[in-house]
Amino acid sequence: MREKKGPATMRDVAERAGVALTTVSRAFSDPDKLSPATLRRIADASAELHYTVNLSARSLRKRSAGMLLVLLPDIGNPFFSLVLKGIEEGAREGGRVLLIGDTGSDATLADAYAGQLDAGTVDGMILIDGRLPFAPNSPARARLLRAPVVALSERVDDPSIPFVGIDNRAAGREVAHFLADLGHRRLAHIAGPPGNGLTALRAQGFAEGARERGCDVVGVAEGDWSIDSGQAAAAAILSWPQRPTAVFAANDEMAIGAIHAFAAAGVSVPGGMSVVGFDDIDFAAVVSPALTTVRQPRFAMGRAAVDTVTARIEGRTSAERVRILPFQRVVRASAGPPSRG
Amino acid sequence: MREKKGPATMRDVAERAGVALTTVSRAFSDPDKLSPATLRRIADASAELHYTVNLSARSLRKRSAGMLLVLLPDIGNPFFSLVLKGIEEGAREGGRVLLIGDTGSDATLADAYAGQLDAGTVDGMILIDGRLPFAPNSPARARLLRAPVVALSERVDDPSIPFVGIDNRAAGREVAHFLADLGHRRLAHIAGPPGNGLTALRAQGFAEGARERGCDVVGVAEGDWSIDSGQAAAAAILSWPQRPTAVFAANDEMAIGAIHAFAAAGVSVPGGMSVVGFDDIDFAAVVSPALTTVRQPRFAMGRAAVDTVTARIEGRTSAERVRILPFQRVVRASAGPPSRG
DNA sequence: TCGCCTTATGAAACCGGTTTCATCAGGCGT
DNA sequence: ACGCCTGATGAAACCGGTTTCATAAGGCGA
Repeated sequence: MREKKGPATMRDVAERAGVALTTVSRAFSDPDKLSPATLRRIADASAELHYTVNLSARSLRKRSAGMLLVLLPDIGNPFFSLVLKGIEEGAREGGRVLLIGDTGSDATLADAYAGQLDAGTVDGMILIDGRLPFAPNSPARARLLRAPVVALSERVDDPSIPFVGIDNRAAGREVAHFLADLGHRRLAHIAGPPGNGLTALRAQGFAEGARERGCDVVGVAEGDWSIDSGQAAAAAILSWPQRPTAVFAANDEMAIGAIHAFAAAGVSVPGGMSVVGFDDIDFAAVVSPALTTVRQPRFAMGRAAVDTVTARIEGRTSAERVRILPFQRVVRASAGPPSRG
Repeated sequence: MREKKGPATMRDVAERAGVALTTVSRAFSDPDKLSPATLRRIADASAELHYTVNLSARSLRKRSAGMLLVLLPDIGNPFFSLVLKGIEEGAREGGRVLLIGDTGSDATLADAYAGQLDAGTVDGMILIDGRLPFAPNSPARARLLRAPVVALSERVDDPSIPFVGIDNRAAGREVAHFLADLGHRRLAHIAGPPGNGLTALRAQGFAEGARERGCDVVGVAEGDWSIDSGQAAAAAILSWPQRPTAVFAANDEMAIGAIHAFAAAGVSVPGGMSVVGFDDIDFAAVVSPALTTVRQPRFAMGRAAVDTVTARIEGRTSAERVRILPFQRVVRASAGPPSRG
């Protein structure tokens, strides 16, 4: 009786089925090449031994890992949830699973995760983080640029990396137009963290739209996408000498935080202050007042990104390197005409 | 000039440093065994070649993957975000990365992910899903029970699997006591989906606590943890012949959905209806009215789970198989005394 | 009947590391 | 001067698959 050492290997299956190791391997990779009888014997044998392939061994030889790396700055941000669902659906259809790296915007950590691409543990990478790992001009960065990588939501420095997202600038403009058309003249913006690409685009678009309608952006408060920072920004805005009548927050969490802070300070929304958010996360519809916002096609964005990176991995020349998806204005109760005064 | 085929291997580094392959391997695994001079030459050589170890090869030989699998039913649920942060912190300290599997409560999908444990791609597993993969009594299940696995938040069928979580039953009781002490007599519950372990415990605890204080639980509406289901449940509750004065929702999302639906139906919270949630997600503090809820130590739970599974992986006998962490009542504005009537 | 092509299968090389075992030089006690 | 031990290094086996190349058997046209 042989010593049992661990999970069954292909060799064990081959022995039991009375065929060569090679044949078992083929039974899993392309069964069409085998005679039905052999196939059947191998199927039985591997069932009896409860055989499962060792993915490390497979990926070592095939130089493919069956895994996609997703790098994002904060897994707690509800914006990502639907995006991830889209990515997951596409990954699964491509026979791959997801490795999710929460970088917390820490460049060192992002580099560590991205190293897996080099290490061969991962077939491709989806960057929702806006930052390309590794130092510019470093050899690691150079290799990254040749790997199957796609940027999602936020563009990255290098133009050779494909991108999937919406036109944030146009969306910012549209929010300004919307508020101006409601009658607002003095607007404010709660921006994302400086250095972030989305921050700049949404702020620029908003400023542009305001200018086009002859509105003043009386100030910009800086946030960091978090609920707390939205509250702090709202408090700051109330202390400004020239108080705006409407505020555009660069994401829904900050908008919801701001609404809370305004209410706590006795400023009603939308009566005393209109608030518009961005993203249309699930909570946007059920906060009070319900949030007027800009909906990003989150699931579709994830799906498009994973399709792009899968095409690259499989050597298909992806048609377009940049895919801009449509956004949509969602009008709810948190923005209304300004009160007279 | 040699043909360049891909990323540098250990062999390349060895050649360049003028040492044997073995020596390079040792330079990475236990550098103390090498002379400082050799170590230096290897370090230089691998820096020049931008060498990174191939993790598939390493894990094939070491029979360890440097990866932890986390199985959860819905990555979009904000409850998981902080839990994941805790898990990630611990995983990183143990030198492992996270593979996150969103099962969508789909058993087949969960099985597919769990197969990675068998396949040797993954060192251990954290189940936040409440369901043990694979059919009971199947050999795959049997192997799973011997693998480094821990259940988080919700217990699983098999008592041999370690568990980390809170005392949900006690928490449910405490909510009932709290509402009773505010003066409520007719209570309702918005439960989670049937079959879920948390659903049962929180509902039982709540019923128990109500009985202890002489309160009636006039009805239980069934939800599925989602915001939408909370809204639907609230609408249902308003149509009951005997209307309760306070509602305990089994999680914050349903509670927030319920508050929204109550408000939409003209029932003010807490004036016309008190609402208590569960989890204390980030949004709980900023919805209007701010949500009274039960805080779970989410980060600590994740951290405890990953420590338990790491101990198992590394062969340390973990002291306790079951770790119950403290919960905490968070009193905000959404629950108050009942209006007279 | 012979040669050629196709189909089914097997032997062996290979992927890139880790680990075991052997080798070799030098230090040291007697 | 000899044997023994220690520390540094290398050669080769190994992990569990995939892939290339070879081989054997069978079908078929000339």
